[in-house]
Amino acid sequence: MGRRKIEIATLKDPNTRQVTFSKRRTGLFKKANELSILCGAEIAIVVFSIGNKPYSFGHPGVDVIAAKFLQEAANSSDAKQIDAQGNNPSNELGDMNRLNQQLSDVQTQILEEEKKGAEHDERLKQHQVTQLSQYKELQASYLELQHRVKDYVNAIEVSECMILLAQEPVVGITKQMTATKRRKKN
Amino acid sequence: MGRRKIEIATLKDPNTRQVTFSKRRTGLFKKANELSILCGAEIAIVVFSIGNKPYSFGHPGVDVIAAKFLQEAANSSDAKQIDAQGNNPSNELGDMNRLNQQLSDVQTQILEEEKKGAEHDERLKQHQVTQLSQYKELQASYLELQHRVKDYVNAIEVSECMILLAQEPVVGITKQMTATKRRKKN
DNA sequence: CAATCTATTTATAAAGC
DNA sequence: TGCTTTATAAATAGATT
Repeated sequence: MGRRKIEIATLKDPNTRQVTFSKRRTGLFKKANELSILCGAEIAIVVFSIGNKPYSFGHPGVDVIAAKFLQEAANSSDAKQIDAQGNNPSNELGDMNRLNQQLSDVQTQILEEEKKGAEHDERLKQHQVTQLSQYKELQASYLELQHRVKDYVNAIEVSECMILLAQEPVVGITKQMTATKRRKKN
Repeated sequence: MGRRKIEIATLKDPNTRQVTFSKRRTGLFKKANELSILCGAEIAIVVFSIGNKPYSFGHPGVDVIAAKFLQEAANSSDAKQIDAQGNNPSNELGDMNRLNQQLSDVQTQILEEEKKGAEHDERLKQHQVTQLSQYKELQASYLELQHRVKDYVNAIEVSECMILLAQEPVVGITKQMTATKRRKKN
């Protein structure tokens, strides 16, 4: 899709790789967004750069999707090992749910932080008109911080989804892409 | 990208929507695969169709990611015992608890920073004249926050790996495009 | 439905700012 | 690192089987 065709193999030049990473990541998220809108689908994506920097995309939001999956996992978990009380002996799901709950709380915290940040913003503007540019820098790093935390939280949630997906053969996990033609089993 | 340009709005015709969903989902996963290979990135995607059927993509496999994070865990020497093979004596609950603990810590950090932010806010009000120095202090504080949260977030990342490791015996999530063979480890 | 087949639209590789 | 621009490679909408 460019001046030249490129091989789908790891880009050796760090610079080229970085540029490509940015462009394609953006493109991927755009595609994901279009897919979610066009087809009413819910999508969560987490990407770790080669430097382990996380980037995430979610519609309506990774947390929502994670919660949704957890619920489904809980329902279909009957197929697994559950005792008479309806509890999972190994309590994995319980832990997962608790974990998810905490993640939710953390996100709430983050949102509150955002509000605080906004208020902060107001006051600072009133008193530091002169330091506007510097302030903006501060705000940017602050937002970046929050964004980073959010990305990590999202990464954890997607991981949960993936893990549960792997554990629950409930529905098919997509595998095939180009040439592979594996028939669905189970 | 087709015979005609289409609006990015929910497709009302169920049939068209279904077809588009399949095509674009495939395309999205293909793009994700290319991105991961070209840029050495790790990607996880979870998609729920309008009918709530889950589809996922992950590259590379969970085991690979887990191994990678495990190394980082070893460095941060998190008091976790790992044998020569890189395996740990099955204590999923321990991992869960640790993760919960880490998350709890992050929450605490966030709350603390919230207080700090409020404090700074106060000071700025009281000492409007010394805005610049106050500002710099605030900025330093935020940078510190950034670093601290980053450290905690790294801790979470490691914990996440632990969970993945614990789940490992289950199944690999990835069935990446090219039909890679998943090696079985007891 | 799922696979094929084009006409077109998009994404993007390269190069320059 | 982030935009632009431009030539090309890819993706895909719509139709067909």
